[in-house]
Amino acid sequence: MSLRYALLGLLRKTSLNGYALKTIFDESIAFVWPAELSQIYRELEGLEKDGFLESSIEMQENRPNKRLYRSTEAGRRHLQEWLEAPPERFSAPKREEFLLRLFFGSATDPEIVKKEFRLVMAQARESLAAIDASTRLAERFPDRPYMVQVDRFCREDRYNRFIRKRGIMAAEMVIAWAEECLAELESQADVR
Amino acid sequence: MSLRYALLGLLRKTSLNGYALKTIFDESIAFVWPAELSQIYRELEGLEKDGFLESSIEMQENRPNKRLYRSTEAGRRHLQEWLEAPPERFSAPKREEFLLRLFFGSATDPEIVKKEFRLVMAQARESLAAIDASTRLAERFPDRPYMVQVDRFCREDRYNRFIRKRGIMAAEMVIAWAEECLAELESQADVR
DNA sequence: TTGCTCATGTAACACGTTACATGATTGT
DNA sequence: ACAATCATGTAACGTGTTACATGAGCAA
Repeated sequence: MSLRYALLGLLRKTSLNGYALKTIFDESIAFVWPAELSQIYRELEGLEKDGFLESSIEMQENRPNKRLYRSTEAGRRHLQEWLEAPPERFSAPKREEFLLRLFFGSATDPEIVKKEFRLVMAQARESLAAIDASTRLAERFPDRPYMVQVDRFCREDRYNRFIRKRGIMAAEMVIAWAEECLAELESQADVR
Repeated sequence: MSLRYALLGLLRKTSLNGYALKTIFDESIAFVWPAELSQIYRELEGLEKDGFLESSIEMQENRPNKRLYRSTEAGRRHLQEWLEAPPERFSAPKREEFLLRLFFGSATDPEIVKKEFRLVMAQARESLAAIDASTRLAERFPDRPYMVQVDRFCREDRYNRFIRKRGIMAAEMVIAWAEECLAELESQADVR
């Protein structure tokens, strides 16, 4: 259900077409909720069928026409209800490929496991760099719609800061963990 | 694809029926890779169709018969290949419901957001307790098949320890993060 | 000339969730 | 008496991924 609300959220003040929504996803929400174009198109149709969105065609010369979506009153109400009624439990992502591999890791060469730990660390460092890059981008172009704002005292920015902080802490946790595990594996104490 | 390997992994040395596999999932792998019974049954059929598993019926009196699955040579080879050929990137879970809500949190009452942060903390504490409970269980019944082993020098146990450590660190990270955010929200400095 | 951006979509597939049906046995 | 456990499955649905089709304009 959440993708619906992500779209209603982005469309609560502006009209946008599917393609533009995908761009916005990739530079902002994708960090917490990625979505493919085909999925966005499908969901937009569903939202229109349910009366939460309306669309119209914007003609263009020399490039394809756009189907612009805008929120209806019902759509805004729907979003507001979702925001005001938090669930009893949050759905948290599980299913980490590497941890499953590690679960069966004892059935293979420890050198392979070490290599995988290094890969995990590298990926965490990459995601740190990505967060950093997107923060800089936001500082340079503070006006871009729906990009992370940069204004310390604005509520919107505060929450974005929290989200970025969370990403940083998660990546740092992974790096610390992998380092610790690698250290133990490399000291090779009594492996059977 | 990963569920296939989880099943092949559990069946690499023993024969088990679907129901028993579900029980094992719930007390061990579920932490990193949960699965529903219906999904397990579906996947077992697929694995048999692909020649990685074989099954036979074990008759029972006074209770339903069991369909026992065991790995074929091809199945063991398939698992081994998966273990020995790590992917170029690991698929990491994204899509955190709470973070998406937070992204649009500025459109609602800050008191609701605070309440949600407290819920996030409570859930993280619960998962710490769950990890602790499963560790104690493993210490008391070290012989249960496929439960976390408790033998400091055994490779299997070492990897299980790494996995548990990871769960603990993740939960502690979330608690620290939520505490920090709540502190800032409660000091109420200059909210627009 | 090869490939990217803009733009919309379709189709098939993969994977995960929820609900339902059946039925004996055992524990509270 | 009611619920849980053991046991297998079907069906439908929801959600996410991948591949394909079309076609103009533009930059390396």
